[in-house]
Amino acid sequence: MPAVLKIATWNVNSIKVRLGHVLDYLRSATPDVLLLQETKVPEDQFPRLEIEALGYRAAAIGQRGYNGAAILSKLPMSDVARGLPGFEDEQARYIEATIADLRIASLYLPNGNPIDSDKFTYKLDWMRAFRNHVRSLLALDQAFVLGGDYNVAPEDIDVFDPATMAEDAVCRPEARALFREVIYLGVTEAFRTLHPDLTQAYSYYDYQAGAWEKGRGIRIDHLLLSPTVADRLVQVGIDRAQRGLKQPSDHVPVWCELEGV
DNA sequence: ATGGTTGCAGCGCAA
Repeated sequence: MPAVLKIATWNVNSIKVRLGHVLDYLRSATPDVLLLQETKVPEDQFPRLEIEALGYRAAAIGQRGYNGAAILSKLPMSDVARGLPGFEDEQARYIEATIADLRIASLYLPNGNPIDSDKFTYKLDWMRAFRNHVRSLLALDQAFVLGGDYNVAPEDIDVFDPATMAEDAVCRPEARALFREVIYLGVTEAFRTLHPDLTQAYSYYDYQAGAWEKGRGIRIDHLLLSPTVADRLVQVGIDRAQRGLKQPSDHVPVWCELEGV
């Protein structure tokens, strides 16, 4: 067991296209656990051999073309559960496993745009089910790290231009309120807790209109920690350099380090 | 700029 456990989350926007970057990241950043989203492949097409060759185990949920999530871990994984508990979901958006003493999830929360469509309703339904599941984990005194693409920018500080994004599903008050409901249960969002006033700290830059070059990003990828895990939080970062590589994902990795886990 | 880009699938849709 390492003295410090490093857990990263990264929406890769296709594991097939991004496999080279993911393998490079495992070698250079050496997270103990890497949570992936938008893998866009069925479970049986997940490239586990290349990942296992670097000393990681892999558990995945997926579907053809869209969605998909995975957990990569240097440490043994047990009790893998696919799908958000208590929510009938045709889409592959949630996977959870036990690593050491932690319940760890990789989740891809629905985007919800446009907000006048049933996609937004689906997003809010998904968030209510997620909140209920977090409540259950807390009731069990289960230590956890729930990481992924939440598709919620919690506050205006997390958005390059709040006015431009006001009608976007990631900024809507209904989505922000449900995100806060999770926080108010007693959950800690790692990045903002250690960097309360840091601006220009984004995890996503649109491919369109030169968003990366103009610094027009949003912070929607998060690591949520249960109370005893939050007590062990020592460092958090966003690996923005990944966005400047050739053929990048539109998201970059967000990571945290936990001591004494 | 009622645009712009990427990935997938397959000649539109999701992000």
